Amino acid sequence: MTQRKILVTSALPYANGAIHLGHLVEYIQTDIWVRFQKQRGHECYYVCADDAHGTPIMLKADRDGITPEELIAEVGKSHFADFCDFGIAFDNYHSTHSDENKTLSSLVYTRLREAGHISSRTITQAFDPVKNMFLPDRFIKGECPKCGAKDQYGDGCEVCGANYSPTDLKNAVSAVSGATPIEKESEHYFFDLADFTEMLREWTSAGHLQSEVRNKLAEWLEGGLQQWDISRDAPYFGFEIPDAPNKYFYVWLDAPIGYMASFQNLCDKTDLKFDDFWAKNSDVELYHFIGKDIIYFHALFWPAMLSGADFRTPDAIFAHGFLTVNGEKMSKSRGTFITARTYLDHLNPEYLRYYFAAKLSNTIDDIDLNFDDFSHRVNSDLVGKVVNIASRCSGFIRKKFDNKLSETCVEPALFAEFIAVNGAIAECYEHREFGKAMREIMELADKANQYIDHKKPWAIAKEEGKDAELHDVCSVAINLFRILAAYLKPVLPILTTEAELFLNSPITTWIDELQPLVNHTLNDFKPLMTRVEADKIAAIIEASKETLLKA
RNA sequence: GGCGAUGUAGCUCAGUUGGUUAGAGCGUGGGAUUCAUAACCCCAAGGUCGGUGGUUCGACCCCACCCAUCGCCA
Repeated sequence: MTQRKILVTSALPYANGAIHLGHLVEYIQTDIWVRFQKQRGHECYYVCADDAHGTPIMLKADRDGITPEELIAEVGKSHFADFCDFGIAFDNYHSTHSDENKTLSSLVYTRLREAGHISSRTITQAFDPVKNMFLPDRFIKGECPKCGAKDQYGDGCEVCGANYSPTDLKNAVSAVSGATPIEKESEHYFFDLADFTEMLREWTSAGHLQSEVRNKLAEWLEGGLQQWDISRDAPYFGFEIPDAPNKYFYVWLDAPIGYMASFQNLCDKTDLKFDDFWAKNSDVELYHFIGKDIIYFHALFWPAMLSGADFRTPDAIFAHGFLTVNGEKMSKSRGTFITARTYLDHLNPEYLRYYFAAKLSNTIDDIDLNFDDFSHRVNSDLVGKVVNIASRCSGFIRKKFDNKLSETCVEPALFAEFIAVNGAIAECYEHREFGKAMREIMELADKANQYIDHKKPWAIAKEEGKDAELHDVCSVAINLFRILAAYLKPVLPILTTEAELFLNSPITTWIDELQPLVNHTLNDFKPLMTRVEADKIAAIIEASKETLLKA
C-alpha cells in the first residue's frame, strides 16, 4: 500500500464556553478517522485550536472582570483537558490568538488585497452609545416586527421564524448596556467573493463535498455571491488589519487560518515543512471535519480565500449533523445540555466513543443520543459480546495452561474469515461509515461467541484426556478476540491498550498483517470494561441541571 | 418566509438504480446452557416503510402538495 500524507482538522471550538457532548460528535468522529489512518500506516496529522476572537469573548471577559487573554487561556486549558480525557489525540492544539495566526492572517489578507480581492465602503450599523461599540445583530434585542414576540434577537425571531435586520426590531435595546442603539456609519473592508464564482462553481462540483452539501451550495452560487464583510471596528478582540488602524479582522476570517497556524506551530516543533502541506502544488491530502452549521464558511469562503491567497484548497469538507439527546435538542432545563466534564465525572469516555461510532455515517443527518439505547448498546455489544469472548476463555488458559496459548491455531479457516473482511471494514472507516463498520465487527463478535458455544469448552474441560482440545479451542477464541480488538482500536484506544496488555502483544498494524498468537504467554485477564449503570446516567442529568442553577 | 436535509418495527438504525413473503441490533416472550461482568446460544411475536394525491402493469423507493424535526439565510 502506498503511504499517504494527510492533514486533518476539526472545527475550532469557541473559547467562551465548555465543551459539551454535541462538540464531541465531531472530535470523536475525526479522532477515529485519524487513528484509523495511522493504524493503516499512513502519515497523518490532526491539528486543531481554540477559536479565541470576537465580540462574545470580549464581552464575556468584561463581565467576568478579566482580560480576554485570561479568559481564553483558562477556557483553552479546560477544552484541551476535556479532549485528552476523551482520548482525542491531536498532533497539535493551538489558539487562533497566536503569533503564527497573526502572521498568516495578515499574509492571506495582503495577498488577497494585492490581487485586488479586497474593497472597502462605508456602511451603517447599530451602535451602543453607552458602551461605545458597534453591536452585532445577536447583541440587539427587541420585539419581533412580524409577530410582536418580546426579547428577540436582531437577526431573527425564534417564535415565528421571521428574518429581518436589527433596524426592523421594535423597541430595540443593546443587550450589552440596555441603551437604545443609534445608527452610525463606519468604513468596512470586504472580500470580493464574487471574483471566485467560477472557481467555486468548479470546486464545489468536483467531488470535494457530500451531495447534500453540494445541493445546498448550488443555491448560493445561483443566487449570486456577495461581498463578505471581513472587518470589525474597535473595540474588538482580534487582530488589527494591516494598514487599517482600529479595524480588526472579523473572527471568521482568522478562524480557518487557525488551521494553518496550528500546523505552522507543529512545524516549528518538528521537522515538518509548512509549504509541503499548504503550498499551491502540495500533494498532501487535506480534510476538514465540520458541523453542518458552518458549511458556508468552509465550502465557500475558505476555498476562495486559499485560492486567492495562492495556497492549496482542501481535498474535502466532511460535514456531520447535530446531536440530539433523547430525541430532542439539548436542553439546559431538561438536563440534557451535558458538558464533557460532567459526563467524565460519571461515565467511561469510551462508552460514548463507541456509541457515536455505532451511529455515525458520512451523511449530515443528526444523530440521537438516547440514553436507554446507549446503555443497552454498550452493555450488549462491548461487554456482552466483545469483552466476553476473552472473559469466558481466559480462565481456562490461566488455570489449566499457565496462561500459555496452544502451539498452533487449529481453526485457520475461521481466523482467515475474520481477517478477510478487513478490506470491507477499512472501506467503511475510510468513508466514515463508522456505524456500518461497527455492525460488521459485531457480526464477527457474534460469530466468535457462536464458535465458543458450539465447541463448549466448559464441557470439554470435564472430560478426561481432552486438555489439548480445550487448549486449542480457547486459544482460537483468544485470537479471535485479538482481531476484534484490532478492528476496534481506532474507536476504543483505551480498551485496546488494556487488551494488548492482557494479550501481552501490541497491535501496531492494520488487521491484514495479523498472525495468530501461538505458543504465546498471556497476562492475567482483568475485566476490560464494566457495564453502564443506570444511576450514573441519572446522576449526569441531575448534575447538568445543577450546572444551570449555578450559571 | 426562502432553501437544503431527515421522517422505515416499542427503541436505535440498515435497505431497495421500482418487481414475488421489508432487514439487523437492542428491548419483549419462550427454550437451552452455566465457561463468562444475570453475560452467551437457539426460536418467536412485532411494521398499512410520516400523511394525501399522482405517474406506472407494479412504489417504501419516482413526482406534487401537506405535516413534523434539524440546519443555513453571508
